[in-house]
Amino acid sequence: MLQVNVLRQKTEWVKERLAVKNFKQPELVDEIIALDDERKRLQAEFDATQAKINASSKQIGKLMATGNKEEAEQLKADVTNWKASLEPIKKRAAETEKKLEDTLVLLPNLPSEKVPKGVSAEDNEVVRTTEKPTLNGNVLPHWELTKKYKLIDFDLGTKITGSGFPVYTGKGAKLQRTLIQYFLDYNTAAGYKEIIPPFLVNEDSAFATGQLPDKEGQMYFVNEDKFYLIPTSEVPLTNIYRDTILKVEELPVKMTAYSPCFRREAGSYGKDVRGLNRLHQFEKVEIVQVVEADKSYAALEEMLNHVERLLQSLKLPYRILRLCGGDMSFTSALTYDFEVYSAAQERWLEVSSVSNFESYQSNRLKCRYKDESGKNQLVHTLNGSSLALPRIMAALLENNQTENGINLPEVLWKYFGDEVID
RNA sequence: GGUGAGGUGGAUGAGUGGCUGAAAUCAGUAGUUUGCUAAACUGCCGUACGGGUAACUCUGUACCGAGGGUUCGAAUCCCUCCCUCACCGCCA
Repeated sequence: MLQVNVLRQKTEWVKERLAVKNFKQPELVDEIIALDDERKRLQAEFDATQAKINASSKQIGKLMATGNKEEAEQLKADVTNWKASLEPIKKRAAETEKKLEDTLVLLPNLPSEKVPKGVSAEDNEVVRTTEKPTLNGNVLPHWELTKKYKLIDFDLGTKITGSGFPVYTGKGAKLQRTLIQYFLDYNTAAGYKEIIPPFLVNEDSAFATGQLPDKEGQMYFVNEDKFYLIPTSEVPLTNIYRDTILKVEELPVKMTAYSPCFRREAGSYGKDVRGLNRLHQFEKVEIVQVVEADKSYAALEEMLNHVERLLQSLKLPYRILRLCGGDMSFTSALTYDFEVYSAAQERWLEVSSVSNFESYQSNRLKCRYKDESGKNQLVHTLNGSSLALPRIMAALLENNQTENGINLPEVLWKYFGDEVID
Protein backbone atom coordinates (compact mmCIF):
# COMPACT_ATOMS: atom_id res chain seq x y z
CA MET A 1 0.00 0.00 0.00
CA LEU A 2 1.01 3.58 -0.46
CA GLN A 3 2.75 5.60 2.23
CA VAL A 4 0.70 8.37 3.76
CA ASN A 5 3.74 10.64 3.75
CA VAL A 6 3.93 10.44 -0.02
CA LEU A 7 0.25 11.31 -0.32
CA ARG A 8 0.84 14.22 2.00
CA GLN A 9 3.93 15.58 0.29
CA LYS A 10 2.93 15.09 -3.34
CA THR A 11 -0.84 15.20 -3.22
CA GLU A 12 -1.49 16.56 -6.70
CA TRP A 13 1.08 14.35 -8.35
CA VAL A 14 -0.43 11.28 -6.65
CA LYS A 15 -3.84 12.18 -8.02
CA GLU A 16 -2.43 12.57 -11.52
CA ARG A 17 -0.80 9.19 -11.27
CA LEU A 18 -3.97 7.58 -10.01
CA ALA A 19 -5.82 9.03 -12.99
CA VAL A 20 -3.43 7.18 -15.30
CA LYS A 21 -4.63 3.99 -13.65
CA ASN A 22 -8.21 5.12 -14.23
CA PHE A 23 -8.78 5.39 -10.52
CA LYS A 24 -12.07 7.16 -10.06
CA GLN A 25 -11.93 8.40 -6.46
CA PRO A 26 -9.09 10.90 -6.13
CA GLU A 27 -10.94 12.42 -3.17
CA LEU A 28 -9.85 9.39 -1.14
CA VAL A 29 -6.37 10.89 -1.08
CA ASP A 30 -7.64 13.94 0.79
CA GLU A 31 -9.73 11.75 3.05
CA ILE A 32 -6.69 9.72 3.98
CA ILE A 33 -4.67 12.80 4.80
CA ALA A 34 -7.52 14.11 6.95
CA LEU A 35 -7.81 10.76 8.71
CA ASP A 36 -4.09 10.76 9.32
CA ASP A 37 -4.29 14.27 10.79
CA GLU A 38 -7.03 13.05 13.08
CA ARG A 39 -5.01 10.00 14.00
CA LYS A 40 -2.02 12.16 14.95
CA ARG A 41 -4.16 14.53 16.97
CA LEU A 42 -5.74 11.68 18.92
CA GLN A 43 -2.42 10.03 19.51
CA ALA A 44 -0.91 13.21 20.89
CA GLU A 45 -3.85 13.55 23.24
CA PHE A 46 -3.62 9.92 24.26
CA ASP A 47 0.13 10.05 24.79
CA ALA A 48 -0.05 13.13 26.99
CA THR A 49 -2.66 11.61 29.27
CA GLN A 50 -0.96 8.25 29.35
CA ALA A 51 2.29 9.98 30.33
CA LYS A 52 0.53 11.54 33.31
CA ILE A 53 -0.91 8.17 34.29
CA ASN A 54 2.45 6.44 34.02
CA ALA A 55 4.20 9.09 36.08
CA SER A 56 1.51 9.02 38.77
CA SER A 57 1.50 5.25 38.95
CA LYS A 58 5.21 5.32 39.68
CA GLN A 59 4.59 8.01 42.24
CA ILE A 60 1.97 5.82 43.93
CA GLY A 61 4.48 3.03 44.21
CA LYS A 62 6.92 5.34 45.98
CA LEU A 63 4.26 6.73 48.31
CA MET A 64 3.20 3.22 49.27
CA ALA A 65 6.80 2.30 49.97
CA THR A 66 7.19 5.25 52.32
CA GLY A 67 3.88 4.49 53.97
CA ASN A 68 2.21 7.65 52.74
CA LYS A 69 -1.15 5.99 52.25
CA GLU A 70 -3.44 8.94 52.12
CA GLU A 71 -1.61 10.72 49.36
CA ALA A 72 -1.41 7.48 47.43
CA GLU A 73 -5.16 7.01 47.64
CA GLN A 74 -5.69 10.55 46.37
CA LEU A 75 -3.45 9.91 43.40
CA LYS A 76 -5.18 6.64 42.69
CA ALA A 77 -8.43 8.51 42.36
CA ASP A 78 -6.83 10.96 39.94
CA VAL A 79 -5.44 8.17 37.83
CA THR A 80 -8.80 6.45 37.74
CA ASN A 81 -10.35 9.64 36.43
CA TRP A 82 -7.68 10.13 33.79
CA LYS A 83 -8.09 6.55 32.75
CA ALA A 84 -11.78 7.05 32.26
CA SER A 85 -11.15 10.11 30.14
CA LEU A 86 -8.79 8.01 28.04
CA GLU A 87 -11.44 5.52 27.03
CA PRO A 88 -13.28 7.62 24.45
CA ILE A 89 -9.96 8.76 22.97
CA LYS A 90 -8.81 5.19 22.70
CA LYS A 91 -12.01 4.22 21.00
CA ARG A 92 -11.90 7.06 18.50
CA ALA A 93 -8.23 6.42 17.79
CA ALA A 94 -8.94 2.78 17.02
CA GLU A 95 -11.83 3.72 14.76
CA THR A 96 -9.78 6.33 12.95
CA GLU A 97 -6.90 3.96 12.46
CA LYS A 98 -9.17 1.25 11.11
CA LYS A 99 -10.81 3.69 8.72
CA LEU A 100 -7.43 4.98 7.62
CA GLU A 101 -6.19 1.48 6.91
CA ASP A 102 -9.39 0.47 5.15
CA THR A 103 -9.24 3.53 2.92
CA LEU A 104 -5.54 3.26 2.24
CA VAL A 105 -5.83 -0.26 0.87
CA LEU A 106 -8.35 1.00 -1.67
CA LEU A 107 -5.64 2.97 -3.44
CA PRO A 108 -3.80 1.02 -6.13
CA ASN A 109 -0.10 1.43 -6.65
CA LEU A 110 0.93 4.50 -8.60
CA PRO A 111 1.96 3.78 -12.18
CA SER A 112 5.47 4.85 -13.10
CA GLU A 113 6.07 7.64 -15.59
CA LYS A 114 6.61 5.09 -18.36
CA VAL A 115 3.12 3.67 -18.15
CA PRO A 116 1.00 4.59 -21.18
CA LYS A 117 -2.49 5.95 -20.63
CA GLY A 118 -5.31 3.67 -21.57
CA VAL A 119 -8.23 1.68 -20.32
CA SER A 120 -7.89 -1.83 -21.73
CA ALA A 121 -5.60 -4.34 -23.41
CA GLU A 122 -6.08 -2.49 -26.72
CA ASP A 123 -4.08 0.41 -25.33
CA ASN A 124 -1.03 -1.58 -24.34
CA GLU A 125 2.15 -0.52 -26.03
CA VAL A 126 4.07 -3.04 -28.11
CA VAL A 127 7.69 -2.65 -27.10
CA ARG A 128 9.17 -5.32 -29.35
CA THR A 129 7.77 -8.03 -31.53
CA THR A 130 9.11 -10.86 -33.64
CA GLU A 131 7.50 -11.97 -36.86
CA LYS A 132 4.43 -14.14 -36.76
CA PRO A 133 5.07 -17.46 -38.44
CA THR A 134 2.51 -18.88 -40.83
CA LEU A 135 1.90 -22.58 -40.97
CA ASN A 136 0.89 -24.40 -44.10
CA GLY A 137 -1.35 -27.38 -44.51
CA ASN A 138 -3.67 -28.93 -42.04
CA VAL A 139 -2.68 -27.26 -38.77
CA LEU A 140 -4.25 -28.37 -35.54
CA PRO A 141 -4.84 -26.39 -32.35
CA HIS A 142 -3.07 -27.75 -29.29
CA TRP A 143 -6.20 -29.37 -27.88
CA GLU A 144 -6.30 -31.57 -30.98
CA LEU A 145 -2.57 -32.22 -30.86
CA THR A 146 -2.63 -33.24 -27.22
CA LYS A 147 -5.35 -35.73 -28.11
CA LYS A 148 -3.55 -36.99 -31.20
CA TYR A 149 -0.31 -37.67 -29.31
CA LYS A 150 -2.00 -38.56 -26.01
CA LEU A 151 -0.25 -35.80 -24.09
CA ILE A 152 -3.10 -34.34 -22.07
CA ASP A 153 -6.52 -35.68 -21.14
CA PHE A 154 -8.85 -32.80 -20.42
CA ASP A 155 -11.95 -34.95 -19.98
CA LEU A 156 -10.25 -37.12 -17.42
CA GLY A 157 -9.35 -34.02 -15.42
CA THR A 158 -12.97 -32.96 -15.55
CA LYS A 159 -13.99 -36.34 -14.17
CA ILE A 160 -11.49 -36.28 -11.35
CA THR A 161 -11.89 -32.66 -10.38
CA GLY A 162 -13.61 -30.34 -12.83
CA SER A 163 -12.89 -28.31 -15.92
CA GLY A 164 -9.58 -26.52 -15.93
CA PHE A 165 -7.69 -29.33 -14.19
CA PRO A 166 -5.99 -31.23 -17.02
CA VAL A 167 -4.29 -34.58 -16.65
CA TYR A 168 -0.90 -34.72 -18.32
CA THR A 169 -0.02 -38.18 -19.51
CA GLY A 170 3.05 -39.92 -20.89
CA LYS A 171 5.16 -37.58 -23.00
CA GLY A 172 2.88 -34.71 -22.13
CA ALA A 173 3.78 -35.13 -18.47
CA LYS A 174 7.41 -35.52 -19.38
CA LEU A 175 7.41 -32.40 -21.53
CA GLN A 176 5.94 -30.48 -18.64
CA ARG A 177 8.65 -31.75 -16.30
CA THR A 178 11.26 -31.00 -18.93
CA LEU A 179 10.18 -27.40 -19.19
CA ILE A 180 10.16 -26.94 -15.40
CA GLN A 181 13.63 -28.38 -15.16
CA TYR A 182 14.96 -26.27 -17.99
CA PHE A 183 13.44 -23.05 -16.64
CA LEU A 184 14.77 -23.63 -13.13
CA ASP A 185 18.24 -24.38 -14.43
CA TYR A 186 18.15 -21.30 -16.62
CA ASN A 187 17.09 -19.13 -13.67
CA THR A 188 19.56 -20.52 -11.18
CA ALA A 189 22.36 -20.06 -13.71
CA ALA A 190 21.50 -16.36 -13.67
CA GLY A 191 21.90 -16.20 -9.90
CA TYR A 192 18.37 -16.90 -8.72
CA LYS A 193 18.28 -19.10 -5.63
CA GLU A 194 15.98 -22.06 -5.98
CA ILE A 195 13.17 -22.32 -3.45
CA ILE A 196 10.32 -24.74 -2.90
CA PRO A 197 7.75 -22.76 -0.93
CA PRO A 198 4.47 -23.79 0.66
CA PHE A 199 1.59 -23.92 -1.80
CA LEU A 200 -0.93 -22.71 0.76
CA VAL A 201 -0.57 -19.43 2.60
CA ASN A 202 -2.25 -17.73 5.50
CA GLU A 203 -4.24 -14.55 5.44
CA ASP A 204 -1.33 -12.32 6.48
CA SER A 205 0.72 -13.48 3.52
CA ALA A 206 -2.12 -13.05 1.06
CA PHE A 207 -2.64 -9.53 2.35
CA ALA A 208 1.02 -8.56 2.28
CA THR A 209 1.53 -9.18 -1.42
CA GLY A 210 -1.79 -7.55 -2.29
CA GLN A 211 -3.98 -10.53 -3.16
CA LEU A 212 -6.23 -9.49 -0.29
CA PRO A 213 -8.49 -7.67 -0.28
CA ASP A 214 -8.26 -6.97 -4.00
CA LYS A 215 -8.47 -10.50 -5.42
CA GLU A 216 -10.21 -12.42 -2.71
CA GLY A 217 -12.61 -14.16 -5.11
CA GLN A 218 -9.75 -15.34 -7.32
CA MET A 219 -8.21 -17.63 -4.75
CA TYR A 220 -9.29 -21.02 -3.51
CA PHE A 221 -9.79 -20.98 0.22
CA VAL A 222 -9.53 -23.80 2.73
CA ASN A 223 -12.11 -22.80 5.26
CA GLU A 224 -11.16 -25.38 7.88
CA ASP A 225 -7.70 -23.91 8.35
CA LYS A 226 -8.13 -20.44 6.85
CA PHE A 227 -5.50 -21.03 4.18
CA TYR A 228 -5.44 -19.78 0.62
CA LEU A 229 -4.13 -21.90 -2.26
CA ILE A 230 -1.47 -19.80 -3.93
CA PRO A 231 -2.40 -18.17 -7.24
CA THR A 232 1.34 -17.79 -7.89
CA SER A 233 4.51 -18.58 -5.97
CA GLU A 234 5.11 -14.84 -5.85
CA VAL A 235 3.01 -14.91 -2.69
CA PRO A 236 5.04 -17.33 -0.55
CA LEU A 237 8.35 -16.21 -2.06
CA THR A 238 7.85 -12.54 -1.36
CA ASN A 239 6.48 -13.31 2.09
CA ILE A 240 9.76 -14.93 3.05
CA TYR A 241 10.79 -11.34 3.66
CA ARG A 242 7.72 -10.19 5.54
CA ASP A 243 8.66 -8.40 8.79
CA THR A 244 12.35 -8.37 8.11
CA ILE A 245 15.08 -5.77 8.08
CA LEU A 246 17.83 -6.65 5.65
CA LYS A 247 21.41 -5.50 5.57
CA VAL A 248 22.24 -3.67 2.41
CA GLU A 249 24.85 -6.30 1.55
CA GLU A 250 22.12 -8.93 1.49
CA LEU A 251 20.54 -7.19 -1.47
CA PRO A 252 19.59 -7.92 -4.14
CA VAL A 253 17.72 -11.06 -3.16
CA LYS A 254 17.01 -13.19 -6.21
CA MET A 255 14.78 -16.25 -5.92
CA THR A 256 13.15 -18.70 -8.27
CA ALA A 257 10.54 -21.34 -7.58
CA TYR A 258 8.42 -23.83 -9.39
CA SER A 259 4.88 -24.22 -8.12
CA PRO A 260 1.43 -25.17 -9.18
CA CYS A 261 -0.85 -22.14 -9.25
CA PHE A 262 -4.52 -22.20 -8.39
CA ARG A 263 -7.01 -19.68 -9.72
CA ARG A 264 -10.75 -19.74 -9.62
CA GLU A 265 -11.04 -17.63 -12.78
CA ALA A 266 -14.71 -17.02 -12.09
CA GLY A 267 -16.61 -15.72 -15.07
CA SER A 268 -14.20 -16.88 -17.78
CA TYR A 269 -15.64 -18.76 -20.72
CA GLY A 270 -15.47 -19.43 -24.46
CA LYS A 271 -12.37 -19.89 -26.56
CA ASP A 272 -10.28 -18.04 -23.98
CA VAL A 273 -10.49 -21.09 -21.77
CA ARG A 274 -10.23 -23.73 -24.48
CA GLY A 275 -7.53 -26.34 -23.93
CA LEU A 276 -4.54 -24.95 -22.09
CA ASN A 277 -5.42 -21.31 -22.60
CA ARG A 278 -6.78 -20.77 -19.12
CA LEU A 279 -6.81 -23.26 -16.28
CA HIS A 280 -7.73 -23.49 -12.63
CA GLN A 281 -4.51 -25.31 -11.88
CA PHE A 282 -1.38 -24.65 -13.85
CA GLU A 283 2.35 -24.80 -13.36
CA LYS A 284 4.67 -21.89 -13.30
CA VAL A 285 8.29 -21.07 -12.61
CA GLU A 286 8.58 -17.67 -11.03
CA ILE A 287 11.41 -15.23 -10.38
CA VAL A 288 11.36 -12.68 -7.57
CA GLN A 289 13.78 -9.92 -6.65
CA VAL A 290 14.05 -7.80 -3.53
CA VAL A 291 16.23 -4.77 -4.17
CA GLU A 292 17.26 -1.33 -2.95
CA ALA A 293 14.78 1.37 -3.83
CA ASP A 294 16.94 3.14 -6.41
CA LYS A 295 17.87 -0.06 -8.21
CA SER A 296 14.46 -1.52 -8.96
CA TYR A 297 14.12 -0.24 -12.51
CA ALA A 298 17.52 -1.61 -13.44
CA ALA A 299 16.40 -4.91 -11.93
CA LEU A 300 13.20 -4.80 -13.94
CA GLU A 301 15.21 -4.31 -17.11
CA GLU A 302 17.45 -7.21 -16.17
CA MET A 303 14.46 -9.47 -15.58
CA LEU A 304 12.97 -8.41 -18.88
CA ASN A 305 16.12 -9.40 -20.75
CA HIS A 306 16.31 -12.61 -18.78
CA VAL A 307 12.83 -13.72 -19.80
CA GLU A 308 13.31 -12.55 -23.36
CA ARG A 309 16.42 -14.66 -23.83
CA LEU A 310 14.59 -17.64 -22.39
CA LEU A 311 11.82 -17.27 -24.97
CA GLN A 312 14.39 -16.85 -27.71
CA SER A 313 16.08 -20.07 -26.66
CA LEU A 314 12.76 -21.85 -27.14
CA LYS A 315 12.52 -20.36 -30.64
CA LEU A 316 9.03 -19.09 -30.00
CA PRO A 317 7.68 -15.98 -31.69
CA TYR A 318 6.91 -13.40 -29.03
CA ARG A 319 6.14 -9.81 -28.36
CA ILE A 320 6.66 -7.60 -25.34
CA LEU A 321 3.93 -5.26 -24.17
CA ARG A 322 4.14 -2.39 -21.78
CA LEU A 323 0.81 -2.45 -20.04
CA CYS A 324 -1.30 0.66 -19.98
CA GLY A 325 -2.71 2.10 -16.77
CA GLY A 326 -6.06 0.40 -17.20
CA ASP A 327 -4.68 -3.07 -17.83
CA MET A 328 -2.10 -3.19 -15.04
CA SER A 329 -2.60 -5.04 -11.83
CA PHE A 330 -3.66 -3.19 -8.72
CA THR A 331 -0.28 -3.51 -7.05
CA SER A 332 2.10 -2.84 -9.93
CA ALA A 333 3.97 0.33 -10.84
CA LEU A 334 5.15 -0.93 -14.22
CA THR A 335 4.40 -4.21 -15.93
CA TYR A 336 5.66 -5.83 -19.09
CA ASP A 337 3.78 -8.79 -20.51
CA PHE A 338 5.33 -11.38 -22.76
CA GLU A 339 3.07 -13.06 -25.26
CA VAL A 340 3.93 -15.94 -27.54
CA TYR A 341 2.22 -16.39 -30.85
CA SER A 342 0.15 -19.47 -31.16
CA ALA A 343 0.16 -20.20 -34.85
CA ALA A 344 -2.74 -22.59 -35.04
CA GLN A 345 -5.03 -20.43 -32.99
CA GLU A 346 -3.61 -17.33 -34.64
CA ARG A 347 -3.51 -15.41 -31.41
CA TRP A 348 -1.09 -14.11 -28.83
CA LEU A 349 -0.99 -15.88 -25.48
CA GLU A 350 0.39 -14.29 -22.34
CA VAL A 351 3.18 -16.39 -20.87
CA SER A 352 4.90 -13.97 -18.54
CA SER A 353 4.22 -10.81 -16.67
CA VAL A 354 7.17 -8.94 -15.21
CA SER A 355 6.41 -6.19 -12.70
CA ASN A 356 8.00 -3.70 -10.42
CA PHE A 357 5.91 -3.10 -7.32
CA GLU A 358 8.26 -0.46 -5.96
CA SER A 359 7.41 -0.16 -2.24
CA TYR A 360 3.73 -1.02 -2.56
CA GLN A 361 4.18 -4.61 -1.37
CA SER A 362 7.10 -3.91 0.96
CA ASN A 363 5.07 -1.34 2.85
CA ARG A 364 2.61 -4.10 3.70
CA LEU A 365 5.34 -6.69 4.12
CA LYS A 366 7.28 -4.32 6.38
CA CYS A 367 10.39 -5.38 4.57
CA ARG A 368 13.13 -2.80 4.96
CA TYR A 369 16.87 -2.43 4.68
CA LYS A 370 19.34 -0.20 6.47
CA ASP A 371 20.82 2.34 4.11
CA GLU A 372 24.29 3.89 4.45
CA SER A 373 23.09 6.44 6.99
CA GLY A 374 21.62 3.66 9.12
CA LYS A 375 18.03 4.56 8.32
CA ASN A 376 15.46 1.91 7.53
CA GLN A 377 14.11 2.15 4.01
CA LEU A 378 11.44 0.09 2.33
CA VAL A 379 12.83 -2.31 -0.23
CA HIS A 380 11.39 -2.59 -3.70
CA THR A 381 9.99 -5.93 -4.83
CA LEU A 382 9.69 -7.31 -8.34
CA ASN A 383 8.54 -10.52 -9.87
CA GLY A 384 8.02 -12.21 -13.17
CA SER A 385 7.09 -15.51 -14.70
CA SER A 386 9.98 -17.42 -16.11
CA LEU A 387 7.81 -18.97 -17.38
CA ALA A 388 4.17 -20.09 -17.16
CA LEU A 389 3.94 -23.59 -18.55
CA PRO A 390 0.60 -24.31 -20.24
CA ARG A 391 0.65 -21.64 -22.91
CA ILE A 392 4.31 -22.29 -23.62
CA MET A 393 3.39 -25.89 -24.17
CA ALA A 394 0.45 -24.88 -26.37
CA ALA A 395 2.67 -22.70 -28.54
CA LEU A 396 5.45 -25.29 -28.73
CA LEU A 397 3.00 -27.94 -29.88
CA GLU A 398 1.17 -25.75 -32.35
CA ASN A 399 4.11 -23.94 -33.89
CA ASN A 400 6.33 -26.97 -34.25
CA GLN A 401 3.83 -29.49 -35.57
CA THR A 402 4.62 -31.47 -38.67
CA GLU A 403 2.99 -34.40 -40.41
CA ASN A 404 5.27 -36.75 -38.52
CA GLY A 405 5.34 -35.28 -35.08
CA ILE A 406 6.24 -32.26 -33.04
CA ASN A 407 9.80 -30.99 -33.24
CA LEU A 408 11.13 -29.77 -29.95
CA PRO A 409 13.61 -26.87 -29.76
CA GLU A 410 17.20 -27.92 -29.34
CA VAL A 411 17.60 -26.62 -25.78
CA LEU A 412 15.09 -29.22 -24.58
CA TRP A 413 16.62 -32.26 -26.25
CA LYS A 414 18.95 -33.27 -23.48
CA TYR A 415 16.24 -32.75 -20.87
CA PHE A 416 13.53 -34.54 -22.81
CA GLY A 417 15.77 -37.27 -24.14
CA ASP A 418 14.35 -36.94 -27.63
CA GLU A 419 13.99 -34.36 -30.38
CA VAL A 420 10.49 -35.17 -31.51
CA ILE A 421 7.18 -36.10 -29.99
CA ASP A 422 5.46 -38.64 -32.18
C1' G B 1 -5.95 -35.77 17.61
C1' G B 2 -4.26 -36.68 23.23
C1' U B 3 -0.90 -35.36 27.34
C1' G B 4 3.01 -32.38 29.26
C1' A B 5 6.60 -28.18 28.89
C1' G B 6 7.42 -23.65 26.77
C1' G B 7 7.12 -18.84 23.65
C1' U B 8 11.60 -12.40 26.32
C1' G B 9 15.88 -7.93 21.77
C1' G B 10 20.33 -10.78 15.81
C1' A B 11 21.47 -15.50 19.02
C1' U B 12 21.77 -17.75 23.97
C1' G B 13 19.29 -16.55 28.36
C1' A B 14 17.83 -13.84 33.53
C1' G B 15 13.58 -11.53 35.23
C1' U B 16 10.07 -11.36 43.35
C1' G B 17 3.31 -6.92 40.06
C1' G B 18 6.30 -0.70 40.78
C1' C B 19 13.71 0.84 40.65
C1' U B 20 12.84 -3.61 33.57
C1' G B 21 12.47 -1.34 26.97
C1' A B 22 14.15 -5.12 29.71
C1' A B 23 20.34 -8.22 33.47
C1' A B 24 24.24 -11.13 31.59
C1' U B 25 26.86 -13.55 27.66
C1' C B 26 27.81 -14.12 22.47
C1' A B 27 27.59 -12.10 17.72
C1' G B 28 27.81 -7.11 15.33
C1' U B 29 29.86 -2.11 15.17
C1' A B 30 33.06 2.36 16.32
C1' G B 31 37.39 3.55 18.96
C1' U B 32 41.90 3.05 22.38
C1' U B 33 46.19 0.08 23.08
C1' U B 34 49.66 -3.01 20.05
C1' G B 35 55.26 -4.17 15.14
C1' C B 36 51.09 -7.48 12.25
C1' U B 37 47.36 -11.07 13.66
C1' A B 38 45.28 -12.01 18.19
C1' A B 39 44.06 -10.37 22.95
C1' A B 40 42.52 -6.60 26.41
C1' C B 41 39.75 -2.25 27.43
C1' U B 42 35.87 1.60 26.27
C1' G B 43 31.47 3.34 23.74
C1' C B 44 27.42 2.00 20.64
C1' C B 45 24.26 -1.88 19.38
C1' G B 46 15.29 -3.12 18.67
C1' U B 47 10.97 -1.36 16.03
C1' A B 48 6.78 1.79 15.11
C1' C B 49 3.96 6.23 15.67
C1' G B 50 4.24 11.29 17.63
C1' G B 51 6.45 16.19 19.75
C1' G B 52 10.54 19.57 19.43
C1' U B 53 15.24 20.92 16.33
C1' A B 54 18.77 23.97 11.04
C1' A B 55 21.08 19.38 12.40
C1' C B 56 23.53 15.91 15.95
C1' U B 57 21.18 15.74 20.43
C1' C B 58 16.55 15.82 23.27
C1' U B 59 11.57 14.02 24.43
C1' G B 60 6.35 11.27 24.75
C1' U B 61 3.68 6.71 23.79
C1' A B 62 3.30 1.61 22.39
C1' C B 63 5.45 -3.23 21.77
C1' C B 64 8.61 -9.28 26.10
C1' G B 65 3.86 -14.99 20.49
C1' A B 66 -1.50 -12.55 19.32
C1' G B 67 -5.97 -10.65 21.44
C1' G B 68 -8.84 -9.63 25.77
C1' G B 69 -9.14 -9.07 31.35
C1' U B 70 -7.64 -7.93 36.74
C1' U B 71 -4.81 -3.62 38.98
C1' C B 72 -3.34 3.08 40.60
C1' G B 73 0.61 0.11 38.05
C1' A B 74 1.57 -6.28 34.19
C1' A B 75 7.14 -9.38 30.66
C1' U B 76 5.41 -10.95 35.64
C1' C B 77 -1.57 -12.73 37.69
C1' C B 78 -6.32 -14.62 34.85
C1' C B 79 -8.96 -16.09 30.07
C1' U B 80 -9.03 -17.25 24.71
C1' C B 81 -6.32 -18.23 20.42
C1' C B 82 -1.75 -19.22 17.61
C1' C B 83 2.96 -21.40 17.43
C1' U B 84 7.32 -24.42 19.12
C1' C B 85 9.34 -28.68 21.67
C1' A B 86 8.81 -33.74 24.03
C1' C B 87 6.03 -38.26 24.48
C1' C B 88 1.75 -41.06 22.63
C1' G B 89 -1.70 -42.04 18.49
C1' C B 90 -2.09 -41.83 13.08
C1' C B 91 0.55 -41.61 8.53
C1' A B 92 3.56 -40.27 2.97
